[in-house]
Amino acid sequence: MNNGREVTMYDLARALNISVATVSRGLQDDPVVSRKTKKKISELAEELGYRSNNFARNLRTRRTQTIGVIVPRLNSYFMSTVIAGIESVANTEGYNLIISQSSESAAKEKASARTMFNGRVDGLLVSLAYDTDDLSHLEAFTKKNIPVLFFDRVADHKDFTNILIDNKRAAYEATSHLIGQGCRKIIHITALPKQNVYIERLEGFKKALADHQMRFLENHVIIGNLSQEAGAEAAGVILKMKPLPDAIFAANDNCAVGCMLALKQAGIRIPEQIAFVGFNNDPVCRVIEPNLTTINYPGYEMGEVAARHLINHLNGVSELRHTNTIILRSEFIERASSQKRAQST
Amino acid sequence: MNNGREVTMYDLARALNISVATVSRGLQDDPVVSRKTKKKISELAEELGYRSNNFARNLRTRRTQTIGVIVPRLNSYFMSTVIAGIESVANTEGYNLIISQSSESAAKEKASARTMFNGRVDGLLVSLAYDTDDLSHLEAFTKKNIPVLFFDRVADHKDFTNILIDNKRAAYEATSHLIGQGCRKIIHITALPKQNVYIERLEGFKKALADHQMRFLENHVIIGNLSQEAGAEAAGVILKMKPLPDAIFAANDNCAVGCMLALKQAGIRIPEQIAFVGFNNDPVCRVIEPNLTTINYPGYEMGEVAARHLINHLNGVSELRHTNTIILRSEFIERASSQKRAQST
DNA sequence: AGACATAATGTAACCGATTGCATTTTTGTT
DNA sequence: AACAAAAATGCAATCGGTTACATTATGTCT
Repeated sequence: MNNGREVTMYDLARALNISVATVSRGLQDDPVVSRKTKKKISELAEELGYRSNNFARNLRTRRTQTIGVIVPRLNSYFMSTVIAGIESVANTEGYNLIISQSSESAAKEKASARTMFNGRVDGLLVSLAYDTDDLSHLEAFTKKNIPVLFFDRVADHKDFTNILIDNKRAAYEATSHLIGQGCRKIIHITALPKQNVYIERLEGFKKALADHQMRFLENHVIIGNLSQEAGAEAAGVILKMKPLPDAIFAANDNCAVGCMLALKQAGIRIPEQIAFVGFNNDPVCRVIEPNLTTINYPGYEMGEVAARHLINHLNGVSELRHTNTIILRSEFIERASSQKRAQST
Repeated sequence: MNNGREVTMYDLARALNISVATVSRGLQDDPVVSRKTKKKISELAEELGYRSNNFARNLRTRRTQTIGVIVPRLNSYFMSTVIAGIESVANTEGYNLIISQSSESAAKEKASARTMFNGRVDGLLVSLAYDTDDLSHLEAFTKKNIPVLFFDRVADHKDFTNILIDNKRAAYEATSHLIGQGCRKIIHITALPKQNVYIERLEGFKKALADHQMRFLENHVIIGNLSQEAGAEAAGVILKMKPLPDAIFAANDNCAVGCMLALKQAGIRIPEQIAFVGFNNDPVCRVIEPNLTTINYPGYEMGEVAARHLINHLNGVSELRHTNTIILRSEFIERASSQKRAQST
């Protein structure tokens, strides 16, 4: 009611003629406080519109009930889905989220990490920026024993847990599928293999070729930033190849779509002339024609798992240091863009 | 260095043999502290890895440097873009973001608002849930003079500032364009007109019809949840109409795309038989064939403006109560999906 | 009823900064 | 050198909870 002042525990204590300690314990549902007293306290609290002061609590407990999240970018379907997953778990567990984007820049990532560190987050969920190549900015966390968990874009480091899918296997599956469709000249469009995801997808790609007695050629890998535009540029390169490739495996759907659009524009028939497989299962896969074959990347689930895992650790339920890697199940999804042979349905 | 303890101002003060008060003022760059002392303080702080304790500060200053954001959903292109915009401004201004999604549920929105209130956010940015119809959960903020700003999904209320585009005008423009293309039976696919955005788009639609001496028919409005699936369902309804409509104006791109795909499946030629206009300028517009004509909704900019405005107010630079509505410029983007006549390029 | 275990409550120090006011130091003036 | 004004620094209360430890109330058993 009173506009100015906040209601504090002292107000409650005074009104009930008990001590703040009892009020504090009562509000925390401490079994040591009698049922009756608890009831009185919570009723009065409700009545007076009391709200707990997190700062005072945090100051005292040295915990913030806050989880920091740093992602390369917020406005991608995949990332926003992961965040939605994180949010849902964090929210039900009473944790707040502080979110920041690195815009794929290691420098901004460092700055964000610093901010989160100063913000005294209880834990950190990170998907690394494209050009991050050392983890020194996270040392502060390790030193203070603040758990850090990587997802998707991870880094091998004994102190941190990783959550990801089996990129190599997924890429292997995708490539094998194309080979199974009779493709013999397969191009892989990806980003510079600096991050685990691209390295492993490339490995899977190579392994599939090798297992089918096909040679891997360096110039069958096109490097770009995986944007739709990069896909269109890749199309330019591809069109100059002689003979044309008969399949393309892109490390992400957006890029695949950009490439497909450009190739279609140039009169290439898909999948007859060139078959396509993407990665992520972005909704756009079901819009592009022909629909894009891809790997389903369970973003929401990944977010949930990451948050759940971190929170369990914070609550002392599980020990992070014992789990170093969590692999989520991904799934190959076959659609028209890669079906050179008779429909398999 | 010391793993356990944090370095506090007291440590600095003791080491320099001065008082904490001076340290505090020095770190705040208070002009009352001498240059020399300031230098000594900041150097030592750096050396010892001192980091300020936000809780202690917040507890004392009663400000959190935190902005709450509540959106219907995080994983939509538009919303994640807005959030990216908010983040960029907030970050450079030294504000943290606490983000929560209502999942289009008024109940969850209420809960989130409560959490943010308890979290003592300095200000709140909200895009309302689909079924929110009263603002009682925000009263607490008004009472405590915590600024609340709505964006996109807004509500008329004297205490809150709104940031949006001119939905009516945009819809008017879109509809007029279709009429200009010779369309005479235009269907509007939208959500239940509970939220301003849908109400105004519907109004713009009606006004355009009226201004061109066309009658508005209730059954030319198809209501759904604007998902891609809803678009497909709408297609089912449309296909049963006799005669078929010759144009569709959907209140969002996703829904338009779902509808287009279903109609194409049914053998309808677009735009020849049915022309299409969407809303938002989602990237999918440039993937669907034919490319979707739409209204460009400047999400990133909206986020920036919202955050900037809120922060200015918090800093006392501008007065919120004097600005009740901020309208951003939207833009009609003509693409192939609506060009029945000769290309206008 | 008395002894003792147990339940319930209270006391007061503590978390780490901020800030009004008091005090000391420096600077400038004559 | 004396003194006032200005600059720099210090003191100590304060923000609102938490919790170890002390104290008091209640109940149980013989």
